[in-house]
Amino acid sequence: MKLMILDGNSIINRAFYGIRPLTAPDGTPTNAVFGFLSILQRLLDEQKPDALCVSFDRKEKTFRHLADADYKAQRKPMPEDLAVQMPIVKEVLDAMGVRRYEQPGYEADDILGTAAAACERAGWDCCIVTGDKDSLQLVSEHTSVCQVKSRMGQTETIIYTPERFFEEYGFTPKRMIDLKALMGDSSDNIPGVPGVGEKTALELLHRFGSMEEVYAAASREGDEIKESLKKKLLAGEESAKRSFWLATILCEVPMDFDPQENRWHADYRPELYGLFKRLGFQKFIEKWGLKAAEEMVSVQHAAERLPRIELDDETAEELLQKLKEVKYLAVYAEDHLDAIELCDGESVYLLSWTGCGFRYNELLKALFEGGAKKITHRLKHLLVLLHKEGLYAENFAFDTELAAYLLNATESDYDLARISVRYVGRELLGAEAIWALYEPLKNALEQQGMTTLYERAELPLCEVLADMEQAGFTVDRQALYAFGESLNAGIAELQQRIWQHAGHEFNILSPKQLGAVLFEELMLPSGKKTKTGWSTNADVLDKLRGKHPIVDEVLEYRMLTKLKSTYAEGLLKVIEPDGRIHTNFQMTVTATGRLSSTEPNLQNIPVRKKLGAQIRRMFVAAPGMTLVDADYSQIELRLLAHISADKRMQEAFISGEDIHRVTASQVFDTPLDEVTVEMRSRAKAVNFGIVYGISAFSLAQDIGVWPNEAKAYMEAYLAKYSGVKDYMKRVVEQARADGYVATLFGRRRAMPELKSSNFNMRAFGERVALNMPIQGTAADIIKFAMVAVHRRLREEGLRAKLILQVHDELIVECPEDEAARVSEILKHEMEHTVELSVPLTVDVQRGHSWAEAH
DNA sequence: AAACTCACG
DNA sequence: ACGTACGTGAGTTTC
Repeated sequence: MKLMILDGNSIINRAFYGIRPLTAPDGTPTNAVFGFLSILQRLLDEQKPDALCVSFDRKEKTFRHLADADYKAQRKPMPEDLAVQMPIVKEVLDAMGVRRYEQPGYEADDILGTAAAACERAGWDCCIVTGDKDSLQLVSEHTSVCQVKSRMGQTETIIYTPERFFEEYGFTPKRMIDLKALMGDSSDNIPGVPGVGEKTALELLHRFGSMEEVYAAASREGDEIKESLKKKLLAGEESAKRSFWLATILCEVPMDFDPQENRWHADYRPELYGLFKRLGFQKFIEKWGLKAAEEMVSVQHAAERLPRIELDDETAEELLQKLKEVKYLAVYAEDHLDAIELCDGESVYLLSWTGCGFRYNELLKALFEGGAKKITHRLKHLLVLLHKEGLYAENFAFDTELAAYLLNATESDYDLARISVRYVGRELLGAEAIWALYEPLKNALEQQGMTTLYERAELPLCEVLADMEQAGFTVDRQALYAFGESLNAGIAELQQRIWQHAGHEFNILSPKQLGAVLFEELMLPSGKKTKTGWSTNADVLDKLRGKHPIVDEVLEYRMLTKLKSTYAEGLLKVIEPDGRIHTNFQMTVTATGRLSSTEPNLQNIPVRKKLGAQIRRMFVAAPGMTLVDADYSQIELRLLAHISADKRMQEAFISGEDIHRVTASQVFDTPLDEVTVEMRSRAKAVNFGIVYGISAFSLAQDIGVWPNEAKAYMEAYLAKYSGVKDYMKRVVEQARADGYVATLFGRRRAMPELKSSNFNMRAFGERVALNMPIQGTAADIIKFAMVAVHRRLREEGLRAKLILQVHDELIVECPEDEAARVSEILKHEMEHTVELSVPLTVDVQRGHSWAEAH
């Protein structure tokens, strides 16, 4: 039998500081509650305890506080945003049927200790979950401590058993008390021995075994301990004794604790559903299958819902006549067109193949051609479905998914049910939800100044992307297959060579096994980075180059296997019968406004290395056609020049100079024609770094110089481009004040991170605030350009088709004789769709394959 | 499912 | 003192 007991305050604290700010629909902060539940969920899965409970501190003065005036006197008050979440966590636990323990007058640790002791007496195992190190002293044969850490918004857990503890500390858990007594703990106001820190305390304990022995040695004659240290120890002896007492966890809190009474299994009370709805914890509702409650809520809302009318071929025809007169109509389809729902605000109509039989397609056609303005959810998807049926529809006025995305680009999805709760206040489904969402979403867009972006970029782009997806990109199947096969020999040979160097066979693609070979068996300089082991990524291996031939072989092996599995094999799998690859462009995924490409991702086809770039030779034009490729030259830096209004940088672009060379000349204070290749390459790294909000440390890492040198580069850069410096300051301040950042065209990204009390979170927020307006504006611009190019190609009656977008690059496939015209159109529309204070220049090339055209 | 690695702009 | 660049998607291993 096993009991799991959580240190409530400690876990909630970790969650609060470790997870980016989240809020419920009503604005209540929820990140700590969410984090607490995520951790709990994970531990329940991992540990599968038979009993569960949570302990809490009470605010009142503790027993020890009364006895010891200084104790914990200096603790800072809890931030307001955290304080309001404490009662919510308790409410959630009650609804989950989890027992809580709050013993006034005692520390959470003492309750944990008492519970652990009670478990041992009852013959149970106990797992203590906490974020602090304090309870490590409780680790024993039957009591483990699970320490929760948060790194970069991710939580990880370490389970301390006596063995695990000894491995890390080199003494038994009980000696943790001795350690704290010697070194002290400022967060708990344990003074320790003045002048003794962690290092000294650890060394003393390793040598003498316990604090008692340390003091015995300190009072002996001889030079076992250095004179100066002896002095400190003896002077701090009283303090050490008091600290020992303070650091000892009490295991005899007067409370009845019987592990049996905490037996628990997932059996949630109905109020949990309502509670989670209120908090916006959709994920947990789904994961914990709170379905029964959901049905109850549906019943409750049924009365408010519009009547549903199922149509047959006769009634459908009548209805369509009537609907021709309405101004707006909500249209909803699932993943197929076998059935669609319509809503005119009075009723919901269900039009289906089963209801209408052979007339169904005809009715669909009548519905989509002309008539009312259609409001949809996932318009691009609907258009793809329609195209497949040979239906070309028009008159789409609004899309709820796109609108919800613009209003908050960082959600994981834009379910109708979810956004209707948020913007309508009721959970609605299908066409009824779409109908109800139209007004509130439209108003919100207008109010946030995004109507133009919405109407001129996002909405028309649906049609463009649907066409692009349908068009696809021809891939030379034979050549791709042959390329994949040609990699085999190299892979096999490298594998043999690597195994030979290691002295045995192992899985080279397993970071764990590779790490063991490199750093334990071959004793290469220990790769510094570690999370769950050694890091073996390309950056780390790159630094080991030349130390052992295996390093280059591993890098090469990784490169070849990547090409083989992800690109050769991966792409072969998705070539459709028409010989083409049809990617899926996602419009509502990125936080910055970029598109993303999936199944397959055609936005990460290799190009940087020679061998990888061969893949692009297999992406070809269809017979009789050719490819025209147009890409923006340094669009992000040009946007930085425009947005920051830095005169010097603007002039560099206006004069048409090579920006990296100009930057090098500025940073290194060197005449333009004396800039070396090395200087230019470093300046280039600085330029990119600035766009990402880099630190000197990372820049140094990137270009391989010492951090002070990198710092000097950045300072020189910001001194010369002082407009950029001002911009960086301004944009972060503005973002903090507004709670969001925005592109030139009004696309927003909410920035709750800037208000975080976690340093890393805040620093991340600042980098995002710097980068998003630049990356996002580039995304806006190419979207405008795509809509314009698509329209021009169509208006001029060309057979040319846009087939791919890769962030700053567009690819058109066209008959050979259209290539010149298409090049002009691409260049003109991309360069002049928007006019800025610096020119946007576009390089256009053509070729039979993507490799040739780029 | 999460962690790791690596491909792209 | 922190911990170290923005934005993505996919394949493999491991738990």
